[in-house]
Amino acid sequence: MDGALPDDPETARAVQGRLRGQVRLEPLDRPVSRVGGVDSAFLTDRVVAVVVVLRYPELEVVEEAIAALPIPFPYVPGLLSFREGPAILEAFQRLHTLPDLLLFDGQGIAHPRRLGIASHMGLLLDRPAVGVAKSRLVGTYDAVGLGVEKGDRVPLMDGGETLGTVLRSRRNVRPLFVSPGHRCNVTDAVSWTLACCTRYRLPEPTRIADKRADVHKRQLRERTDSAPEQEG
DNA sequence: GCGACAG
DNA sequence: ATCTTGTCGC
Repeated sequence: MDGALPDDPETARAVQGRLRGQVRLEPLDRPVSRVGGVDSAFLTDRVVAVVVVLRYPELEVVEEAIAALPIPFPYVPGLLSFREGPAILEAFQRLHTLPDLLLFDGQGIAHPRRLGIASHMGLLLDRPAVGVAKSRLVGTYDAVGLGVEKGDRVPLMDGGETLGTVLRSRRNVRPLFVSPGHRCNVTDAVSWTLACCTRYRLPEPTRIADKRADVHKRQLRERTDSAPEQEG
């Protein structure tokens, strides 16, 4: 079934064109007691996806799920979800409780076809999702208008369209590129990202997921290195 | 044709 | 993203 995660660039762009119309930009429709963080790490031939669930507002980890699959797609700017998506969805399938809100390491609608990984995954999982990227993929903004204090922000635009917000999550750090993924709007995307930022540049859900993905990646690398030789 | 380009 | 130890700075 599906067809939502093909393995070739042409079909992938066609899928994005078909799914973009289903993304809903609206205020969060539920109270948030659990926030999820998603990120991936790569080995030579495998993608390791991690989903961590944090209780809010404590921001303490209450659950974690991981999945490692063969890398299904090359890295192509604009098609990241087809590379990390399969492993991410598998990890979610192993999760016991779906969080109220999901934070992804990447763009939401701040994407060429308005379907970054946060929008794509949020749509397939039918959950509110936010894209929290460390750098820009598309869009323009006034760097001069961005202050250096935590909370300072400037809109990320593309023509007359607002894609998201360039946000300073901590004092004196490079800004984050926050954009709504699905079932969320720019205002809530920014306020929830800030609500999850404690003492680092990245919000806790995404920061912890990144750290956990790295740990699992190293463990898998060891298992592989110590595995018995196998002839074909 | 020449740059830009999430992770 | 990944290859990599210590090190300079707030």
